[in-house]
Amino acid sequence: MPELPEVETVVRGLRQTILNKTISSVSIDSPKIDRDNPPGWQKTLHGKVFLNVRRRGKNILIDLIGNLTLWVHLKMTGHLYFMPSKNKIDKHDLLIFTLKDNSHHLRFNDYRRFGRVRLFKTDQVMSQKGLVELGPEPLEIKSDEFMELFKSKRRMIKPALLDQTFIAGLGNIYTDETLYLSRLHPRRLTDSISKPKLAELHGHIQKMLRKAIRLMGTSVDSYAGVNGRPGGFQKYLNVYGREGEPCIRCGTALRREKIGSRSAHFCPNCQRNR
DNA sequence: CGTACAACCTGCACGC
DNA sequence: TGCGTGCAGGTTGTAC
Repeated sequence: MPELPEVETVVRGLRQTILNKTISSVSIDSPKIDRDNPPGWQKTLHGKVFLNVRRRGKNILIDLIGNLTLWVHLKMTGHLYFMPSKNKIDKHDLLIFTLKDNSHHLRFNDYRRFGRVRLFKTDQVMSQKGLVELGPEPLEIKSDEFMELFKSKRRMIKPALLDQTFIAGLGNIYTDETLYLSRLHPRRLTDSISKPKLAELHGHIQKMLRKAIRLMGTSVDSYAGVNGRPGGFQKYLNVYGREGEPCIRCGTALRREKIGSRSAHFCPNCQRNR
């Protein structure tokens, strides 16, 4: 599922629902969720209060009292849902937090089981592998820093944008869409792009991410927010999932190609690899 | 250092 | 209807 706008939508949904609520119990239905955590970890959470919810790239950090932080990564199909506890348990509800009022659950659901939920001490979580190496936040990086980043490496732009240590938060949909808007070929080398073009790309990335957040993300498959509702940005996709359809700008059939073992969607006419 | 690919899982769309 | 194939919003480890 989830790239930066979807994760940000989940984070905002959590802030509106679980903040200041107390966990009464946690039940686990997957040994995979357990495997990165110390034995009996869920008991540590009993009686703890949700203090704060943060995002770093595509990572969700849920702080609790007692110097504890839940580090959640949704990977492809992970979901966090806030719902009445009477709702039917789904076979892919892997982790269920019962809140103290007993009327609601926070559930981690993931049918592909790639997602991760791990418990750390708050003051140690950001130095964990997977979080320390993250690149800059695309909504915070300034245009000149963005240009320097691109000049510092020589690699294909599409895999670079997907590399979370290069820049954190973009995924396959938003990289294809921003490259299209910027008329950049996905194989174009990062250090071969002019500064004005990079400034344009920087602008498109920020504008697109903000709009996608406003529309609560893109739902092309199973993605949904904490309240179970899908996002609205899929209406604005120009290239992703449109292989063979005419380019909106020039009418050329859009193409899909494997680049860096991910499919890249682009217009072969508008996005030349000069 | 950059690139390519398999692996981790389940489900769905598609062709036959 | 059933079966095989390919594909999926992400990340990691390994090999060249």
